[in-house]
Amino acid sequence: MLPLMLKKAGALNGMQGQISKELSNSQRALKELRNLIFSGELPAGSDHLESELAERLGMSRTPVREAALTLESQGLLQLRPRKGVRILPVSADDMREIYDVLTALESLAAERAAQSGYSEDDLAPLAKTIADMSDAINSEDLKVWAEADEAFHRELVRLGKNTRVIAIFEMLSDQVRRARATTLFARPLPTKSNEDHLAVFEAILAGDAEAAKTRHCAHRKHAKTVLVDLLEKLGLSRV
Amino acid sequence: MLPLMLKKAGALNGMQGQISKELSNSQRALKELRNLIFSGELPAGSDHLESELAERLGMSRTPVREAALTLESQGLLQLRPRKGVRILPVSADDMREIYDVLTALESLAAERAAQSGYSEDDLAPLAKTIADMSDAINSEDLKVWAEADEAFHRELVRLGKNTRVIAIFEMLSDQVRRARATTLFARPLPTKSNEDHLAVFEAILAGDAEAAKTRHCAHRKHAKTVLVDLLEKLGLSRV
DNA sequence: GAGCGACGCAATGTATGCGTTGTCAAGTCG
DNA sequence: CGACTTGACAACGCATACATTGCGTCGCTC
Repeated sequence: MLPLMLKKAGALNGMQGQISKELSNSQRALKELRNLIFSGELPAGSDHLESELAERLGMSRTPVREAALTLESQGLLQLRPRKGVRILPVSADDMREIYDVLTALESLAAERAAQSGYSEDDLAPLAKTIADMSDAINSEDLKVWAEADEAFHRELVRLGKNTRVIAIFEMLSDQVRRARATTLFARPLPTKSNEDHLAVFEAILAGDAEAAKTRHCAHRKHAKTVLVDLLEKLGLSRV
Repeated sequence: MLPLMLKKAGALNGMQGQISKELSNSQRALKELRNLIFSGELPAGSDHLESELAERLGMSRTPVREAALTLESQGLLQLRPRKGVRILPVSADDMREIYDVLTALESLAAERAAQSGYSEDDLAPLAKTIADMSDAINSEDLKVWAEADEAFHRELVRLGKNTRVIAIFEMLSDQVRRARATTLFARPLPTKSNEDHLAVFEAILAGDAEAAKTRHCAHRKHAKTVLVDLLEKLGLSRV
C-alpha cells in the first residue's frame, strides 16, 4: 500500500471543488462514520472491526480509532474489546430518555431566549423555519417538514445562548434523527405542531419567558408520546 | 526506556493489593489526568505537551492522546494543534451555563423520582445524605458538608433513572467541583440548603412530582446565584 | 463419544517512527 | 527603524510494528 502520497491526490481534487476545506483524517473519519451510521450502511446492532472501517475510509486504524472513541463518548457506538465496534441501537426507552432531556433543555432555551429581549430581526431565522414548515405542510412534503422542524428546534436552542445546552442538543439530535427517519412516513402530517412553534415564537418576541417555556415544554412532551408510541407499535431497536 | 515489561510489575503489585483491577493504560491516563486537573497540579489555563504528559504518566503518547480526546469532548481541556493541551478555565459565565443545565436536569430527575413510587427503603441512601449533611452542619465541617451535598444530588439524579441525565450530570459535576473547591471556604455554611433537600425528599416519598420538581428547581437556582456571585467577587477563571 | 486442555490466530492496545506543518526568530530589505 | 520573508526546529497527525490477550478449534484422554 502506498498511502503516504495518496493524500496529495485528495489535495488535487480539492483544488477544483473546494478551496477552503482541508480536513484532517480523524475529522473525516468522524464525519464519514456518522454518515455511514445515519445512512444505515452501518446498521444498528452490527459489529465492525477497526481495521475494516479503516480500509473502508482509506486510512489507518489510528484516526478511525480516535473517531470511534469520540462517537463512543456520544453514545452512538460502543468499543468492545475483541468484538469490534458495535453500532448502538436506539430503543423506545432510549427515546423516552432522550426526549425528556431535550424537553428540559429546550424549554430552558426558550425561557432564556424570551428573557434576552430579541428584536424581530434577531428572530428572523426562527420565523423562517415556521414559514418553511407551513409551506411544507401545504405541499405535504414530509422531508421538508422534518428539516424545518429540526431547524426550528436548533435555532431555538441557539437563541438560548448556552453553549452546553447547544452541545448536548447536537449530540442527542443525532440519535433522534435516526429514529425519526423510520417513523416519519408512518404517521399523519402533524399540522398542529407548527401552531406550537408559532406560539413559542410569539412568546419569545413578547418577552414572556414563562409562556415560552411552558408552551414549548408541552410541545415536546406531546412529540415524545407520539414518537414513542409509534416506535413501540413498529417494534423497537431501529437504526 | 523499557516500558515493554514494566507492565508486569503492575500485575505483580496487583497480586498483593487487589485482584480484580487490571486497568488499561488509556483508562489510567483518563483517571490520572482528571486527578491532576482537580488537584490543581495542571492549573486552569496552563498548556502541556502530549509527550510531556505521557512521560509524566509513564506511558506513550497514544493512550494519553486518547484520554485527552475524551476529556476534550467533556469540555475539561482543549487540544490545540501545536500549543499542547490547554486546561480550560471555568469562568462565572461557564458556571451560569452549567448550573442552568444542572437545574433543568436535576429537576427532571426529581420529578421522575417522585413518579416512580419509591419506598422508604429505596430512598434510604438519599435520606442518609441528608443526615450526613445535618451532622456536618452541626460539627461545622465544610468538607463533609460538600461531600454530602454532592452525594445528595448524585443520588437524586440516580433515582431519576435516566442514563443520559446521569451521564451529563457526571460530566458537569466534574467542572462544578473545581469551582466549588475555591469558593467553599469563602461563604457561610448554608444551613438552609438541607431544608430544601429534606423537602425534596419528602415530596419524592409522597409521590408529589410537581412539588419535588419546583422545590428542587428553586434550590438549584438559589445555589447558582450564590456561587456565581461569589465567583465574580473573587475574580473568575478559577481552577 | 464427550469433555477438557492446549495451541494458534486474530484483533486490540500501545509504542514508535516519520512526514507535515505551524511557530518562532533572525536577517534583510524598504 | 520597522516590517516582511525565509529558514530551522519541534510538536503533532498518522502509519506501522509489535506484544498481549481472548476466543475458537483441534486433538487427546477418559
